[in-house]
Amino acid sequence: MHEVAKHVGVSPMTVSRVLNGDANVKPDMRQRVQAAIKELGYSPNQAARNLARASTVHIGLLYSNPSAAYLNELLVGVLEQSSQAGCQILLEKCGTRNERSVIEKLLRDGVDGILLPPPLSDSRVALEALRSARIPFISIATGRPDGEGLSVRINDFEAAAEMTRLLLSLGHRDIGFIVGAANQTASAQRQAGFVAALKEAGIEARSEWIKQGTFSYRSGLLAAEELFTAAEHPTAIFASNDDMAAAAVAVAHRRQLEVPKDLTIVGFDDTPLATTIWPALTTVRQPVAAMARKAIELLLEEIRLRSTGRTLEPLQHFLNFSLVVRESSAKV
Amino acid sequence: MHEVAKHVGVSPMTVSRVLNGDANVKPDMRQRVQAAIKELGYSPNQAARNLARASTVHIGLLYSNPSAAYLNELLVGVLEQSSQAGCQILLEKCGTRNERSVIEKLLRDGVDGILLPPPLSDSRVALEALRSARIPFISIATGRPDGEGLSVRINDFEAAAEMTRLLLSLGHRDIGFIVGAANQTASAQRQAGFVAALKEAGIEARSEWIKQGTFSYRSGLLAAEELFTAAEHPTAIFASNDDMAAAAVAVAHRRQLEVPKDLTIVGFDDTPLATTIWPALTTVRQPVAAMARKAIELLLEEIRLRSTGRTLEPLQHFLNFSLVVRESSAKV
DNA sequence: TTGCGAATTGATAGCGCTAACACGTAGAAT
DNA sequence: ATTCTACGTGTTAGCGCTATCAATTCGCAA
Repeated sequence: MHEVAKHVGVSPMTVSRVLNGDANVKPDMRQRVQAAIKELGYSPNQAARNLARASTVHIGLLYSNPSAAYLNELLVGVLEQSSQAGCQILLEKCGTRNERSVIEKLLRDGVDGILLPPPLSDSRVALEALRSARIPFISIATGRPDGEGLSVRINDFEAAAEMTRLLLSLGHRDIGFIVGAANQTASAQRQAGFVAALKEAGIEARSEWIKQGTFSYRSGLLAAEELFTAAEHPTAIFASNDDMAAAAVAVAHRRQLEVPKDLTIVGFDDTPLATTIWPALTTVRQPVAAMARKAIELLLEEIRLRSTGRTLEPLQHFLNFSLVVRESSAKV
Repeated sequence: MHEVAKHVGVSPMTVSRVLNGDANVKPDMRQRVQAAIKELGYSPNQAARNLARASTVHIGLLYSNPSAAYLNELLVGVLEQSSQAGCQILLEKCGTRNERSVIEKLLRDGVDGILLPPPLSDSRVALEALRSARIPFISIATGRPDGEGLSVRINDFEAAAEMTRLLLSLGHRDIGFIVGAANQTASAQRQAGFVAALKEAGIEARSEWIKQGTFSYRSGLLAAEELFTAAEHPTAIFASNDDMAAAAVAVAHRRQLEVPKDLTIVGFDDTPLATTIWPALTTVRQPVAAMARKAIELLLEEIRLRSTGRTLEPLQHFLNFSLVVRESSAKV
């Protein structure tokens, strides 16, 4: 840092101010310092920053289900960003009954903010506990039901619509849909996107081809079976996540239907499962690692702001999804 | 720290020495300091330690395949231990062709040691690159083919034998086995354990019921199909990992065989997949998070030691596995 | 022109810990 | 008895950064 300061001909303090985005630095000074930083390839020492600030920011990551297919990629993102930002992560596993007590433990451990991946980000109990504790937190991969607070996610509605359009473009007109868990906001949004895209194409969604699931493999098995029980069955099935799509593939196989020759099946999330099974699933990819990084970034900002008495505006940060076409989809 | 020092009536330096396991501290002094540490609930400030040491230890984690089913839990363990030990983790993804260049990148980035989960820990190229770079590293979940160096793992031989004994105790005598990837040491060990346990029970393994796989779902599909092509087929299938076991379940279903009523199928690893599919797999649980923690611990020790010119003895650290009985296994 | 508050920059003092060396003190070697 | 050595402990001086306040400059109204 001193090198940079000397190079520009100012005191280290000024460099520090530039690094921390302090308001009172002349614009051209800031420019010069930043140029020098880049030129010398300087990067600040997190250990020293934390020490000087006399406190390290601790962020709690509350993860719950083993089916949190996100977890893997989420952790990659968290690990990268946290080591870069120099904050500490406290991992805490949480069941469906003990949200409150786990959150309290995290608070006792002195975390400064909390990361809330699904399905916790849809848990009223968790949300209420966090709100009443007045601790900064951010939802990942879902909006808050109340539309308040901070969240980082993709546009589930638009993603489902996009996937539906892909199915339509392959010539499918009879499309079955397996809905996600009823209590998660993403489920409703994906369903709405599906229905909207059909309508766009002048097709009315058939309610007997829309089956409720819970995001679990088991529920996918049941839903897919139902889809085949009726006299007519669809030529394509769009499941709201990969687990249920994989289950649909299993059901199809058991009924001697080839995927994708006889039946197209697509999923959502692009979890490892999508490429594990055969045929590999066409699915919607969520940039989970990037979401995690962004979430930490925003959370850190909020934590800093709170310590000065202010607070961040409610904010939904959207990242881009993408369609991943693999072997489970084909033309009619 | 000063509090602790005052409490014992010594200088902070002595406390520091106790914390760092310095050799030259009188045993009773060490005891007293440790008692005080516990009593006051003191825990050292990592930021300050790193700053004072004038360098943070950086550990590279080289992960490769998306089928590295371990990754998830591995990351949990890594995250916990690294934040506790105050070292930084550099994640680096690596294909099957570019091990060398990725390792070189890590070295350029100045990592002090490398964590090598499977299947990289069996890659001759990677091993050779690391050895010639003379950088400390540790294999996770596999021993080194050459038996040298550091590794943390379970006893694959014994685990496979245990699982086989379970199958035998359920009355199965005709057991098929799907071998893992030929180039991974764990594959051979699991197979050997299987064969040994059979022999123990006075049963000779039938070579036509031992099929080669590659740990991939796809290979499991093929292997299981072959197992059913023969005139006679086994009443139980032991796959060398969960992906292949899941594939075997799929094949069984396609042939209208109920699992576990008509056929018992068991896996290995206890990855998320084991509980995702239905029926949930009976499998061998590896304590991957604990392995990761232990690996970091050992690696850190080695890094410290190296800086003083010495080096750790070759060491294979074994952790305990356990059998997880779920729905995919039943009596004959 | 003078004065005064706001904006901008600099100087100083640690944050909590550990290297490196300094200083005893007891036992071994002479 | 004297020197030497190793051991056990204390002292000093930062590690790289930021909080805090002091110093300087600037803009602008009186």
